[in-house]
Amino acid sequence: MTLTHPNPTSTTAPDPQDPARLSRIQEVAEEVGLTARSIRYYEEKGLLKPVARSEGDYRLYDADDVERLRFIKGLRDDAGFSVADIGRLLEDEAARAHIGARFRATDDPAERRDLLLEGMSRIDHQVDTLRAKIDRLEAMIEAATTRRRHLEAHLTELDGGARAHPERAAAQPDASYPVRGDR
Amino acid sequence: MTLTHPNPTSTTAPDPQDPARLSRIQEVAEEVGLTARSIRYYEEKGLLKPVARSEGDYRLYDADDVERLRFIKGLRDDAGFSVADIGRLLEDEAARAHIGARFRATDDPAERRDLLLEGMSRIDHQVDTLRAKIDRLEAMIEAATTRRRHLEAHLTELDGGARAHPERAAAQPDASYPVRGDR
DNA sequence: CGTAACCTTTACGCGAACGTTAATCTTTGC
DNA sequence: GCAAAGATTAACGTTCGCGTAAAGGTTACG
Repeated sequence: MTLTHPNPTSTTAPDPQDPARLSRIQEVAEEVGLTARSIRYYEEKGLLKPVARSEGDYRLYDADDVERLRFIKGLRDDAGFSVADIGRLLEDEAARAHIGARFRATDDPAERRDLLLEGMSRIDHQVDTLRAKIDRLEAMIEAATTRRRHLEAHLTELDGGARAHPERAAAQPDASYPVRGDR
Repeated sequence: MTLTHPNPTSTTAPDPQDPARLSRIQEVAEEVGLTARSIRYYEEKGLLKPVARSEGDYRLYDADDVERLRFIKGLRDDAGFSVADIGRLLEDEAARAHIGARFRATDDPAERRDLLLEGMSRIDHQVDTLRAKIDRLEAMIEAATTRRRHLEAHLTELDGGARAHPERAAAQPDASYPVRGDR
């Protein structure tokens, strides 16, 4: 079943670190931290296709597939993207298979060069998308920090104003509200 | 209808920049970029309650509510949090109303101080949560960058290897795959 | 060669996050 | 003061992202 060329060291030892090894769905699921159902669902949605199928039609994944699944999980859990978003980010399987096939089919260095460059520009696009999200998150932190500063201002005003008349406790002309966002 | 205390300047001029002005749901929705339905849904889920209701039971929102809605939208769209997550981040309305009431009810500087500090620590927690998300996104960027470097390596190898024998085009011992993640 | 463990597809179910419609008020502009 | 525009609650409909059987085939092990 280890159908990749020369593994000269062992005969049938199940080396789990062999990068050319193919695993079935449950093993991959546990390794990545997804359910088999989710993986099949992502396949339905065109996010990835197992590199091969067994004779009995079992899905077989290689190390590259596993890495892709990890990335998908990250996009889902960490970045909070929808499956549709992820699909757009990763581009569809058709293009992926097409490019891979072309890369392996040709040995023309110029064409290979183009394919590598295309892969790089896709990654660049992914990074841009992630950075855009980070920027928006940082803007939100900025907003929160501003709210915090308002509270700080009220606080110092309270502490400093403790020496002033205590009846003067409402209607400041600073147009801000106390405990803004946490009324 | 402008039931907030002194607006000494105008009588009935609809000043849209008046911070004490109250708006109805549709106006707020357009201003913030949500649908009225979503705003009602968020209220159902305890994310915010309009500051007031009209005599005919119309929801009335003030500038503070609008700001809160913007924050909620940011958490949803930019950060990708679920409504349940957002609820946990903002804490429930009961506590919010309670704190606001206590703040306005008391003029004891010590108690006000405590309330301000509580508000600040909540904001700090929000910021921590956002930063955690940013960290995870940056880890993903790191991963993508690593993939990019693999492609770069293949590229330079290709360019540099152009002087070598062209038949030597597969099975590198570097254990990496070409066009990783973009097969 | 049997059988337990794992896989396949198909399909129904479910909670989240709203969209939409219906029937009924309110508010606003003339 | 009346109609159009907009709001209310209630309730059903929809899409997404899976969970969970059901009814089988396949693999691995002894």
